Amino acid sequence: MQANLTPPTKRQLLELLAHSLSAHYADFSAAAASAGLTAMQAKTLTVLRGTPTSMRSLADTLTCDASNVTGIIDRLEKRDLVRREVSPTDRRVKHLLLTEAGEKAIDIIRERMEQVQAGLDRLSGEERNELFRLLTAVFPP
Amino acid sequence: MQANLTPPTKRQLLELLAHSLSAHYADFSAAAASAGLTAMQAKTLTVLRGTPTSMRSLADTLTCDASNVTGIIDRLEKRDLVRREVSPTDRRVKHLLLTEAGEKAIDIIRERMEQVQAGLDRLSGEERNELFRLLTAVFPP
DNA sequence: TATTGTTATACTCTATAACTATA
DNA sequence: TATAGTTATAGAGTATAACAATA
Repeated sequence: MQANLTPPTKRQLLELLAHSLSAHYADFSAAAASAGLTAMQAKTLTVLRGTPTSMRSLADTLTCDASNVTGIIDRLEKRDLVRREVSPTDRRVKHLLLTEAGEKAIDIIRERMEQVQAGLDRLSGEERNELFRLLTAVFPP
Repeated sequence: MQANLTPPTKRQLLELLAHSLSAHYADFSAAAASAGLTAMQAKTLTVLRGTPTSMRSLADTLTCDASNVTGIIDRLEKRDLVRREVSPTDRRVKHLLLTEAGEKAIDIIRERMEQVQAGLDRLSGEERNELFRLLTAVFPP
C-alpha cells in the first residue's frame, strides 16, 4: 500500500495547505451563512462555547485588537446569540455567555460543514489517527 | 512506533483542522504584512503568477463577486504590482499581468512563511508523503 | 440578448488612537 | 499607574444592484 515515491517538496506542501485552507474556509463560511452568520461570527460562537471568556481574552484568542471585539459582540448580542455580564469580582471585565440560541447555532453550523465532513469520511480510523498525529506535529497547540 | 489508540473523533479532527488552518493563515498574513500587503492581496498575486488571467476568472478563483476584484486590482495596480491589459481579441476582457515588483513580492512572502516551514521540517520524507496523501483525500483538488 | 467590467451602496472586519471606569 | 472595555476613524474585503461597452 505504501509507495516509495519521492516526498513532496516543501513548496508543494505549502500549496496544498493553501488549497486546504481555502476549501475549509469556503465550507465553514457556507455553513455559517446557512445560519445567517459571517465566518467571524461563527468562529466567535465556537470560541465562546464551554469556557467563560472576557472581552480581553476573546481578543487574544481571535488574535485581533480588543476594539474589534466590541463590534463583533455587539452584533451577536443584538441577535440574542451572546450575553455580556459584568464580573462580580472586577467591575471592569465582562463575561461573555452563549445563549441557548447561540448554542443551537453552533450545532447547525457543525452539521452543515458537508464538504469537510465528507472529506473526513473518506479516511479510515487508522488514517485519521495518522492525520491527527502529523497535523499536531506541524501545527503544535 | 504505531500505537493502537482509538482514532480521534470527527469533531476532534475538525477542531484540529480549524486550529491548523488558522495557524497557517496567521503565518501567511504575517508574511504578507512583511511585504506591506494584506492576505487577500498576497493570495491574488500568487493566483496571478504563471497563468494569464482575466478579471472574471480571477473572481472565480478567489470565489468572490466580480465587483470586489475591481477594488483589489485597483489597489495592487496603484502600487505597480499588477497591470491591466485590454485583450486584443475581446475588448471587454482585461488580462492581468504581474509586474516585476509583483513577482518579487511573491518570493519575499514565500520565504517568510517561517512558522510553517519550521513545522514541515519536523517531518521525515515519509511523513510528508503521508500528510500530502491524507490532505489530498480530505480536500480533493 | 448575454457577458465583462465598473460604479454606487451598505455592511463587516481590521488596526490605531483617544477616552472612561475601574483596579 | 495599569488594565478592561468603548468610541471614533479610516481602510480593506464582501455582496447586491444598476450600468456601459462589447460580443
